[in-house]
Amino acid sequence: MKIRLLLVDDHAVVRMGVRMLLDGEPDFDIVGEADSASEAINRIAQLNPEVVLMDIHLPDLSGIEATREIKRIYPETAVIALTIHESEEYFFKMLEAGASGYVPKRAAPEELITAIRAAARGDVYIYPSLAKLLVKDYLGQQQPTRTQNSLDGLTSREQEVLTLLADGASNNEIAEALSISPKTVARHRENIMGKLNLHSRTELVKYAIRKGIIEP
Amino acid sequence: MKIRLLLVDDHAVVRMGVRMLLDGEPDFDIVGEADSASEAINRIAQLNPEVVLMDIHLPDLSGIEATREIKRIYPETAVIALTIHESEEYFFKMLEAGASGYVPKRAAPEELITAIRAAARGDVYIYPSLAKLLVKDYLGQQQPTRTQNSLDGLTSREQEVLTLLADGASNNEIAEALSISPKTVARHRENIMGKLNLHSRTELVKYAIRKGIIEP
DNA sequence: AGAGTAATGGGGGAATTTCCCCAATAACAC
DNA sequence: GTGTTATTGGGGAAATTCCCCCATTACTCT
Repeated sequence: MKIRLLLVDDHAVVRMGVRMLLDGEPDFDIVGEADSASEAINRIAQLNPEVVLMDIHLPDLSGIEATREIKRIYPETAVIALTIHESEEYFFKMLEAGASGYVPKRAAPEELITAIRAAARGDVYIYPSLAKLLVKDYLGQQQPTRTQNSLDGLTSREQEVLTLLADGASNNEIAEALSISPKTVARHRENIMGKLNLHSRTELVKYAIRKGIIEP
Repeated sequence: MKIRLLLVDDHAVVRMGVRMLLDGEPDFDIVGEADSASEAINRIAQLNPEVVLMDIHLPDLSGIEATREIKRIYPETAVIALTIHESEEYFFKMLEAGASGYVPKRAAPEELITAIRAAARGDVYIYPSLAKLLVKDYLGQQQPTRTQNSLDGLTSREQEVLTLLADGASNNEIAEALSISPKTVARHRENIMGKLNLHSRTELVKYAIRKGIIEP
């Protein structure tokens, strides 16, 4: 019984590379590819893969949003994050979205293969340098009061909005990206500003950079 | 006569992908790979490739630094930037470092192939969306006044305005601080945005931080 | 069961930003 | 001197931001 795989990455080069890397594994069957979140969700309906390899940077939704959506509709489909990002930020968000693994692109090919087999079994594979963060997080919370990533009590949705906002997106663009109303985006922004006691986009940008949420 | 290629990228996945993409081209010969700048420079000495495909993000030096070094030691070796980054910043720096081409990873495979053949002939291939920037830059300097404080031609007054703006001040506050009309501040801001090809305060903030004008 | 919080979104309005148009003055260069 | 640039500023319009108001749904905690 082969493991059916779907590759989601906006770079054709990367998709090719993954195909190449997994080519020698007789128990893998790459049934499809997608270069956007929306396409990925369509492909899952058609192809019913066991495991999805998901990039975080995608042209429409983020891979995190996409994963959340996939797990909502197809809870039995495993999603592995395969990305260049190794920040605490993305890692925890991806886990919260329901990912069954997190493998940086710089990882050795064997690690990706291990992660896929683990995900197909229903297990979770975490890249060692990030697993360390998980342990640290666990040790740091005797009372698991939700994942306070030192982000001053911002909710995960607020963090998403902040990320896009600091990246330069307008309320309307953020609304589009998250598939919610511009009014809701404005609301989230107001709440963020209230929590952080900041009063303009420029201050939010600087906050986001200080916290490592975005790169300048 | 085959074109000898060296791939430089810290992600094995990407190197594999490029190999795959170029596999069908009979006139290409991928003679080696490197996952760091220092390894790349060593490999060039051993392998003498005509064209180097260079990522910008590398573990030791940046691809820009690496390119500068390569062109210093082996001026006849062509370097093509192959990267996810599409910022004006990186693009121009890469050109100044001596690159013979600039291709984003999202480009179609044919574009990379075209770029390699061009570079091997001694020509230059520039991805269209970035070529546009080059033309704009050319049109912008009939008289190369070279007031380049590395701040892309911003005048001292514009720099003052940018500093206050990036600090979080509104047009009115800046006007107050500089004892000029808010309209003049708006005018300066417009000129700054025009020169930098940026279109919002959030982008100006990030620019200012990149340039070290303000602290995040 | 009730309190609290997270996420959603509508209405409204004042302020601000962004992008055009226009022009005058001073300084400096060729 | 004629040309270029820097700096100054006004008018206007469209879009956006920012700050209030309001509410519903859902989930968790006690």
